[in-house]
Amino acid sequence: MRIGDAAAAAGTTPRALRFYEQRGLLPPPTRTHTGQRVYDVHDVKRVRVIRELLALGLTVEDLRGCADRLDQIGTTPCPRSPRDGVAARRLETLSAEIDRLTAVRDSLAQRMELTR
Amino acid sequence: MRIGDAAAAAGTTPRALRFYEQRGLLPPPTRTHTGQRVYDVHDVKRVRVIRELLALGLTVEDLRGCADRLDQIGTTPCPRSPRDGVAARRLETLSAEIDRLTAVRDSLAQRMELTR
DNA sequence: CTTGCCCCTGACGCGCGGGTCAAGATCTAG
DNA sequence: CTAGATCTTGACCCGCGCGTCAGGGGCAAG
Repeated sequence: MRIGDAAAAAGTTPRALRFYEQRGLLPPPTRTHTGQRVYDVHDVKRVRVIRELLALGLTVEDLRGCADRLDQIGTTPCPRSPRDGVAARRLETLSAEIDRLTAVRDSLAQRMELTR
Repeated sequence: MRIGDAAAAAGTTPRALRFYEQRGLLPPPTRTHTGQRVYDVHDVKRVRVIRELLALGLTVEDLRGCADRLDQIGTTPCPRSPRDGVAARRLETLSAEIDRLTAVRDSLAQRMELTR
């Protein structure tokens, strides 16, 4: 399948696929003799995994660090970088951000109460 | 006082003060005959209020909408736009964002558990 | 053959709150 | 009087995950 269909099958756009390839998240796909990219089901699955991990807040940079393991991840695990857990660090920054936003929300709410 | 001192007194930089002025959050200050901006304590207070509200997640655009009331805000209230509460809307998006991040965190945590 | 959609690469745009550099004028301490 | 800090305006830069042209070629149908 060509890039448009592959992108649609993975729930994204051709532009995103080229972008992932350029950033090293997708291996350079095979090409037709005229230079058009050709993908298979396997690639589409990989893109799905990428999108899922991005939606969890990991960055493209994070994923490039474990690009070689992206296929094995499939349904269950989380990405681990050579020495440490990328996902673990993301979990920490997530918690920190939640705490910060909660504090901000509370102080804003308090301000609003004062005006009543 | 000139811009450098005013900025320091408000806990920010000259660049930020010019930026707020350009975006309509600060009134054009008086100038010396050579064109240098001159601020007083009143202005510094206003900048403090601006910074506080920005830290609460309101945007420069939000504040421009109630620029005329920024001085009266001082210590207690929250900004209200002509028809509706800017702060109230920010409170909603804050809550939504907190919920979203919490969901993301939980699903990431769940993934990590599966790998053990 | 032509129409019309798809694909290619490369480059710029976005939002947002300023940071940073440039080139010059001005202020102030010694 | 001079050096050095501070001021002026204007313009470009940042991150980040793509969107959106621009200018060109491919591909199946009528």
